[in-house]
Amino acid sequence: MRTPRTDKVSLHDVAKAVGVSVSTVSRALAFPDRTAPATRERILDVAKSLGYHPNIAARNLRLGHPKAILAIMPNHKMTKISTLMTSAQVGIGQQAQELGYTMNVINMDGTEATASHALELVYGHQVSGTIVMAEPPMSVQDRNLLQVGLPVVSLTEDLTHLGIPSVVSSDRQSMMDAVELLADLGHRAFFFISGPPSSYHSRQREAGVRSGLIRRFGTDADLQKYRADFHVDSGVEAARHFLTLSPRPTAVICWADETMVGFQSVVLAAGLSIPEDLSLISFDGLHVLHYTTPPISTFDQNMGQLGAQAARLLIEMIDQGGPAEAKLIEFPAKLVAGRSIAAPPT
Amino acid sequence: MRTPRTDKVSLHDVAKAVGVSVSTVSRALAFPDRTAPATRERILDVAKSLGYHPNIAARNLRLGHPKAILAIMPNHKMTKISTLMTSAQVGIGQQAQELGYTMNVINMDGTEATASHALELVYGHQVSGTIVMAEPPMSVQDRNLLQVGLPVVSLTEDLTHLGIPSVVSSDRQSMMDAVELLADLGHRAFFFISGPPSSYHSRQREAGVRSGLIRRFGTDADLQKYRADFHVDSGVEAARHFLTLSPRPTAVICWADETMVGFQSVVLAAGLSIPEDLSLISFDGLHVLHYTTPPISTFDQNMGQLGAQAARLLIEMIDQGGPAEAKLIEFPAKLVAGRSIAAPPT
DNA sequence: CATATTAATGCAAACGTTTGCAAAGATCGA
DNA sequence: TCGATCTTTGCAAACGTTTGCATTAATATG
Repeated sequence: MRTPRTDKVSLHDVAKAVGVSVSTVSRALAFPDRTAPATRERILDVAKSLGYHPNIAARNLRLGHPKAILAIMPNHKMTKISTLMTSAQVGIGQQAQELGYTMNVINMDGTEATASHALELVYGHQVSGTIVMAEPPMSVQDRNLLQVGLPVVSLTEDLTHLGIPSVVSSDRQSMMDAVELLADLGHRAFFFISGPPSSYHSRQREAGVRSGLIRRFGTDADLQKYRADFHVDSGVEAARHFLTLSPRPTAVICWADETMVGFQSVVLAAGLSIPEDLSLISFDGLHVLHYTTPPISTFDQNMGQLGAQAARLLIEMIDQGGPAEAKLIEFPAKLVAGRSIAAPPT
Repeated sequence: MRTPRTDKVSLHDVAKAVGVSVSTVSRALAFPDRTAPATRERILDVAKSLGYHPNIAARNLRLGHPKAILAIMPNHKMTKISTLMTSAQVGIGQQAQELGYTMNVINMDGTEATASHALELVYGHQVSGTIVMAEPPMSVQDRNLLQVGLPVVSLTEDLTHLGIPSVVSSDRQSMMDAVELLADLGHRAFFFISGPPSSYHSRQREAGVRSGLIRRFGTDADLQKYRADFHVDSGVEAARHFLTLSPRPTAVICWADETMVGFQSVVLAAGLSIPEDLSLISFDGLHVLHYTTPPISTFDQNMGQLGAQAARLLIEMIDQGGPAEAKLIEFPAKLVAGRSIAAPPT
C-alpha cells in the first residue's frame, strides 16, 4: 500500500544493512551488554554511517507515554513589561529537560480557538501532564482540562480547592512584612493598590496588608485602597487618583510591580520625591525596578525556582501514574531593597 | 505480549462497541459523507459516550509528520528586563496554531545538555522545523541543526549566508533615522553604546549610526563609542564612562533598550536632566521605556509580527517539503516617541 | 430479471518502535 | 558424548492510526 515517503533511516534499514533482525538492532542500542560484542559493533558502525536516529514519537507511542508536558502561559496582553512568566517557563523547561521530558507551550490569548488547541494537546495524548499558570483550568464544549484525567499542577495560583496541587508564593506573609516594615519607620496612613477582584493574588495580597495592619494597630481603618488592574496603565490611573487625596497617605503598597511602574512614573512627574514624600513597596521582583529612579523595594518571587518545583511535582505525578494529593507548596518571597522607603515626612 | 496499560479508549474500542470495523470508524470521523448515515450516527454517538479522542501522536506517526515546530529561545540569562523574545514566542505560537501546528520551546542556557536536548527533538522527528532566535545554529558531537535536513528559519538575525531564511528588523535604517532626527535638532557630538562585537545586531546598528553620520556630515569623526553588553548592568558601566568625558556628547544612541535603562538610571542619578542636558534614543520598543522618567524614544520592532512571519515562512517550507531559497525578510521598526529628545544645550 | 454501476464496509499493511517468548547456538560439567 | 545451562538471535505482536484494495450490499439500467 502507498505510504508517505519519509527518506528517513529506520531500525529496519540498519537491520537490513547489517543482515540481522530489527529486534537485535533495537537491543544493541538499548542494552549493549545483551548482545554479542561482534554484532553490536557492526550494528553501531552501520547505524552511525547510515545516520540512524531513533524516532522518538514512535518509541513513545509504543511505550504509551509522550514524555512531554504542556505549559499553559497566561494571556500575554494582560502584562506589558513583566518578565515573571518567562522566568517561570525557563524554570519549568530546565527541570523537565533534566527529567527527560520535552515542553510544549501555549500562550493563552482569551480566544476559544487557543483554549481548544490546548485541550487538543492533552486529549490527543500529545502531553502527559499540564502546568497551568494564572489561568483557570479551561473547558471548551465537552472537553475539560480537569476531566481528562491527566495530572495538572497550578503555578502561582492556589487551586487546591479544585484538587489541583499548587505552587505559589507567600503573598500574604510578604504583605504583612511590608506593613511591618513601613510601620516601623513611622508610617500610619497607608494606600494599597489592588488588582482586579477576580485575581487570586490581588485578594491574597490585600488580605496580607489588612492582617498586617490589624496585627500592628488593631485596625485597618487607616488603609485607603484603589482597585487597579494587571498592567502598567492601571498604575497610572491609580496615581492620578492618589494625587487627588488630601491628606495623602505616606506609604504606598502595590499589589504588583508592573502596576507600580505606572504609578511611580506619574507621582514623579507630579513632582513628589521618593522616598522623602512617599514610600513605595510592591511585589514580584521585576528586575527593572532596580533601575528606576529611585529603585523600588519589592518582594522577589524567584519564579524560576517555582517553575522548576512545579515541573518536578508534575512529573512525579506522571511517573507514579494518576493524580496525587492536592498539596500546596508555598515559597517565601524575598525582599529586595531599593531606595523607595524612608520615614514619613514630619 | 505484555504491553503498558493506557486505559484510553481507542478506535478499536468504539469499533467493537458499535460492532463495526476500525476502518469504518476512522472514516466515519474523517469523511462523514463516505459512510452510511445510519452507521455514522451510531458511531458518533458511541464515540462521544465512550469519550473517544483520537491519539494525535499515532496519527502523526502514520502520516509521517509531527505537525510541530520547535522554537529555540535565546539564553535567558543575557537579558534581565527585556520582553522582546516573549512577544516573538507569542507571535510564533499563534501563527503555528492557526496553521495546525503545535509549538515546542527550548530556552537556551549555554549548556551542552540543553543544546543536545534541542537536537534530540529535531533528530528524533519530534518536530518538523525549527525557528532559532538569536542563537547560532548549534551542533553537538555528530549532530548539527543544519545537517539534519529539516527546515530552519532564523528570527532576528540575518543568517542567509548560511542558507537560512531570516526574518529581521531594519536595524541599519532605523539607526540612520535616529541620527537624522538628532542632527535636525542641532546635535553634533554623538555617543553610541554598542553591544558586544559578536552580536549581529550591534554591528548592524553601529553601521547604521556611522552611515547616518557620514551621509549627513560627510564624516563620523564626532562619534564616540562605548562597548557595552547585552544586559542592563552594562548600561550602568557605559554611563559611568560617559560621565568621565569632557566635553560630553549631547546625543546618546544606544544599541538596545535594556542597556539604555541602565544608562539612564545612572545619568539621572548624576543629576543630568533629560532631555535638557542630554538626548537619548535607543532600539527595541520595550514597553517599559514609556514609563521611565522621562519616557525614552525607541524604535519598536513589533516582535509579535516578526515571529508570526517566521512561523509562516517555516511552515510553508515544511508543507512544500525541503528548504526554500534563503531569503531575507526585513520589517521596518517604528519610532515610538518619548520625551527624551530635544535640541542640545547652547 | 439479469447485469452493470455505485455505495458502504472490511481486511490488512504500514508508520517505527519495544519486548515476551521461543528457537538456535555455544559452553560446560559429568 | 550427552543432556543441561546460558547466551545470542529472531519472530511476531502491540501501540493507535490511515488508507489502498477487495468484498459485499444496494441501486440503477436495459
